[in-house]
Order: sequence, then C-alpha cells, then structure tokens
Amino acid sequence: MVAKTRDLLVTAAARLLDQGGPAAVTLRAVGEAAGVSHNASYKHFANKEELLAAVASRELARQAKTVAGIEDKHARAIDTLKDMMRGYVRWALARPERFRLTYGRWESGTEELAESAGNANTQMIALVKAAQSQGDLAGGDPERIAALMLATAHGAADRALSGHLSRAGKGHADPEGLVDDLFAVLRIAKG
Amino acid sequence: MVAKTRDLLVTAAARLLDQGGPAAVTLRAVGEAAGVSHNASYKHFANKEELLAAVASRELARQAKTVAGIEDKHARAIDTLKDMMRGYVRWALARPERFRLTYGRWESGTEELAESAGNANTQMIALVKAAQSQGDLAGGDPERIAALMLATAHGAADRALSGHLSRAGKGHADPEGLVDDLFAVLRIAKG
DNA sequence: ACCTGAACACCGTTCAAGT
DNA sequence: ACCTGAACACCGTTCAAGT
Repeated sequence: MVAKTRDLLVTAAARLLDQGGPAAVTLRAVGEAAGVSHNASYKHFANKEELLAAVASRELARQAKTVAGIEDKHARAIDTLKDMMRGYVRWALARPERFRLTYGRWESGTEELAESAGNANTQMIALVKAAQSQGDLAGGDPERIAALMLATAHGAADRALSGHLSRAGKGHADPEGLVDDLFAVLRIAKG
Repeated sequence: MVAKTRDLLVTAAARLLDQGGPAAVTLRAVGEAAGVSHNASYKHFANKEELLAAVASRELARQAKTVAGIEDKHARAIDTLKDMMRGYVRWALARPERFRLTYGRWESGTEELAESAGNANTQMIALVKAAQSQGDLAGGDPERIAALMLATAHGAADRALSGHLSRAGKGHADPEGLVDDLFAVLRIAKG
C-alpha cells in the first residue's frame, strides 16, 4: 500500500500531460486514470492548479537529483556547468510539456517551486565561482554569469520547442549547440 | 466604417488577453467586447485558436515595423543588433501575455507566424554578417551567432516572467543586462 | 455573406451525503 | 479523514434559421 491516492493523482496528471498536453489534463481524466471519482482531487489539492504545481515540484526534485550526479563526474567546475546546461536543454526537449508547465503561469502554490529554483541557482553560482578560481572563466559577477548561462539554455530550448521559429536549417542552430557556443565564447573571453 | 468585425474581434481578444490572461479570452467575452454574438467569431475564424493566431500575427507585424526603425539609427550593425535584442526583451516584459501567446503552443494557423519569424531571422543573419565585416564580431556561422543572441534574449525575458525563479537580487540579473553581458563577451571574443 | 439564439457535450468547482 | 453522485455555472462548437 505504498501508492497513496495523492501520488496516484500526481502520476496520472503527469502522464496525461506528457501524452496530450495541458488540454488533456482534466480532473475527470485524472480521476479516472487514478481509479477514483472525478472530484477526489479536492480532498488532496485546493484546486487544479495546485495539483499541477505538485507535478512541477516533483519534476524539479527529480532534476535536482540528476544534477547531483553530474557534479562528481568532472574535475573542473566549468565542465560541470556545461554538462548541467546541456542536461537542462535535453530535459526540455525530451519532456516539453513538463518544461513548459514548470516555467509557465503560476498564480499560487509556487513556494515549493521557488525554493527548488532558488537552490539550483545557488548551486550554479558556486560552480561559476569555482570555475573562475580555476582559471576557466573570466571574472565578473558570478550571479550574472550563471543567469546568462541559464537564460541561453532556457531560450534555446524554448525557441526550439516553438516549431514555427526554426523552419530553416535544422542541425544548424540546435539548442545544445548554442549552449556549446556560449561556453566557447565565455572561455575565450577569459583572457 | 473602417473597422470591420474581424478586426474588432482581434482587437477585443488582444485587450482581454492583456488584461486577464488567456483564461479571460473566451469567445463569449470577445463577442460581447466586439458588440456581436458569442459565436460570430466562427464566421471569420475556423476556431478559437485561429483567432488567437491572428492576434499573434498582428503583434509580430507590429514588431517588424518597430524593428525597421531601429536599423536607421545606428551606423554600426552591432549596435543595431544590440538594440533589437534589447527591444525584444522590453517587448516581452511590457506585453507578457502577447509574448507568451506568440511563442506558445500552436496546432495550426502557424504559416503566417512562421513567415514573420523567418523574415526576422533572415534580417538578423544579415546584420551579423555586416557586424563581422565591420570588425565588431568574431567570425563563425552567422546563423548560429544570430540564434545565440535570440536564445539569450528570449530566455532572459522568459525566465524573468516566471517570477518564481528570480526571488534573489533583483537588478542583479535583469534581462536587459544579460543581453548587454552577452554582447560584451561577443565583442571581446572577436580578438 | 454575415449574424443570431438555442442546444450539445464538456469542464472546474461545490455540496450534501456516505464510510 | 477520505470519497462519491448530483448539481451549478461556464466554455467551445454546431446547427437551423434569419437578413
């Protein structure tokens, strides 16, 4: 009896989201997929948005766990950073609906999301500082450099997902390649 | 009698979107705001999404007109590019709902959007080439450099709009500043 | 060619009731 | 404490009918 109803609801919502986009995530469909009635969600969440916030929170928690494994793989902080940003892009392209949900519109239930995002940001800044002291990155405000990396990775992924933008050459400006380009420039810029 | 029903509907939809987000844009509300019945939209658009596509198309057309004015202001292409990217960010922050609509989910009615985006992309690439030949930008695939600029501007704006990301220092990593940072690095990287 | 009122199936949410 | 069936207001879409 490990799977409680609350978890079943979150899992069902995530699955429906992946398969059919936000339009497919109705409380009735979620209830049916979880084997409960169409309004059982209200015993666990204040409303639909809070159920979706739980889906996003779980996703960010998994992301954090994945990232934790990356840090041990590399000797130099710059390589960890690059790997993290590539992972960010790969995640967005592999799970577009969860990516868009996570960074979408939130009216409430955001505390947990904000905390996860804050932790990730703190970690990024520490890595930038380390890369700077290891001589792989130019000086300058570590928070701004971290934000620049995240902005590029996020924007590259989001623009790639908006198919109507990049009809041109495909492999020509793929999102992971753009992350590589940014890092190449940042390395050169160090001296 | 210049204002036809079709234009009234698009205008009403844009206004409702700005004021109350996507949830406020119901065909009934649009009809009422335009002074027609709740289903008059179906005489001008196949469905709700095509009405929204018309809103997005109009927005991109206005963007293109704004950009056209920028090009004459600067002697050097690099300054035009920077101004364009700053304008992109400012537009996203000033009209977040239209920005998110434009780069959101589209199932159909995308041809016009794709064309506008394609034109903008072509123009960007030409400017990158010009900046390179003027000695303000390093060599390398102009399409990739243009895509890097757009990705950074887009990501900086989108992450700023997701309020739950940047609880930390505010002016510390503002989106326009990140665009400046990218251009600073790209200038340095040329040598 | 453009518009309307009525109707349909569907959705989020509430509520009284059950265990 | 958790769940259900019925009901409410609302939504996108369709349709027959009007000019």
